[in-house]
Amino acid sequence: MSLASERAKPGASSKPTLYKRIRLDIETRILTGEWPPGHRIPFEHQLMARYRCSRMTVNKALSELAQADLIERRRRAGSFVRRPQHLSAVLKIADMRAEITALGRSYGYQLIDCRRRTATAADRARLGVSTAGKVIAIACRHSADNVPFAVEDRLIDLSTVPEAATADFAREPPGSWLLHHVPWTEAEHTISAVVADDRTAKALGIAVGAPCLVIDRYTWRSARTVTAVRLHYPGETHRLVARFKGG
Amino acid sequence: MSLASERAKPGASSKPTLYKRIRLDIETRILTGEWPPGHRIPFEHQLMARYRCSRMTVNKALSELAQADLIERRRRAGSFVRRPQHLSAVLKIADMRAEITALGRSYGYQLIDCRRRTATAADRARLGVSTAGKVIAIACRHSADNVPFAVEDRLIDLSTVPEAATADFAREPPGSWLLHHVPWTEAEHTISAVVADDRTAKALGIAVGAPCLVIDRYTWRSARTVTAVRLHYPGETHRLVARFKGG
DNA sequence: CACGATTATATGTCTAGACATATAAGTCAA
DNA sequence: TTGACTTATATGTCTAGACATATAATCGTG
Repeated sequence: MSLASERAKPGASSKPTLYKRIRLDIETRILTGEWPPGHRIPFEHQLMARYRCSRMTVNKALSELAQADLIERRRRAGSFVRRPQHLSAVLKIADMRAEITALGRSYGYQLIDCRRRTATAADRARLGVSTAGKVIAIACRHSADNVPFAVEDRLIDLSTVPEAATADFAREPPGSWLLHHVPWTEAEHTISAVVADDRTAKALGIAVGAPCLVIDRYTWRSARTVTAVRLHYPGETHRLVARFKGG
Repeated sequence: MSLASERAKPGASSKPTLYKRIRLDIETRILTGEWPPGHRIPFEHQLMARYRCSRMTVNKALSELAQADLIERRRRAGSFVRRPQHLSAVLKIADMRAEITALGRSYGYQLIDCRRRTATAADRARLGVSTAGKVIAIACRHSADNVPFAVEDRLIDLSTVPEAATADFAREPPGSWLLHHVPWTEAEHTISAVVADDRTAKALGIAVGAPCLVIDRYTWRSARTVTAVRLHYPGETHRLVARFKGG
């Protein structure tokens, strides 16, 4: 078989494209430990020869591996397998309805309290803003199969999201509304554990002193605060699962 | 100024390269909401004209945006702004020493118990394996500035990581050792809240009944279980922070 | 030996083409 | 109207070059 016929031919018998094959080959060597951290990956021109392709093709494969933090590329020196620095887990927090229906349970929602007001000093501190604009303060509860699932305590900055003034939070949970109306977000989550106080225990239908998982989420839209929300979950029954992956 | 002189010139006055500028331009339009979810991004040949560059250059910019899930690309149809599906937070769990020293505190480590044994039924259930190989069971404590920071209860499957038999876990925490000796991992984290029982309270120096954040982590290496670990943090003082990003 | 200048080289970016391929849209017959 | 066929088109991948740029290595010099 000639070199020419052995080569590329994108959609012949090999399903994946060439650059994907190169990427997978290298990835596999790294993941199996055949190429340990610090190992120098063959130079681009060596890979060109091995796979009989142009430099752009191997470059694309290597660039993607670098983007995924699997390798590090240094000019003049070459590309090297990175040592895993930390386990990073991706915590996917869908909106509450999606989270509950994904568990195969029926979703229930109750608005406990919703008021519109000029931001108090406490509100401003919580939202991290200095000017006293209007805010919406919401307390509500999510349930799964009619059992309390989480209580939510939220503040929305109306100067960032004026449209929220017209939303009907008795019908639609504020989390869902925001997810579908605020085009993009940056967020910070803080997870901690507390014991249920009187008010929380009552809302969740658990004993005072029972453990609760607390998630505080702050959401921004290009440097403007959108919302601050605190969620209380019954700690012994609820679990946050973060799957995947070494890096 | 002629078209030619206006063009590219990679390292002239513009610091970022052209494809990065294109990517940033589009990203900005999406993040500010100027191009809302569903909006069709100009076709590649239109972007070629706008930026006076070759198709490969705009393709690289668009490919990266697609990889980041900011846009969706469909053959024949074009590229479209994706609607945010869920908030996903990246939880970076470095090894304990790195986590504590990053806070500017001094790291301390004490091995409480370490024993090698043939896997019991409970061990096998916890590791999710069926055969009864050897395991190492470790209990230890991490402290920051001499204050208990977390207690760790770990099982290592020696049939997956035989090298662990020779590690000195009195000197090096098992998490660090594994991170540096097991080339790659997949993991699942489960986060929950409990109240401290007698043993945990004593180890952490907190009151019985105080809230604790619990992280269970299962780690695999290409379908083989590596380790199962349960970490207890004092819940009122410790916080897990997950930063970033809409998607 | 220490240190600054020079050189070689691997990666970073880019071009102007090419063909492959999925699919939206149009065409035509039943 | 509907379903099957054809066509146009935007993206997906690839090539064989090019110049830019950071930097490891080398070489000279004090």
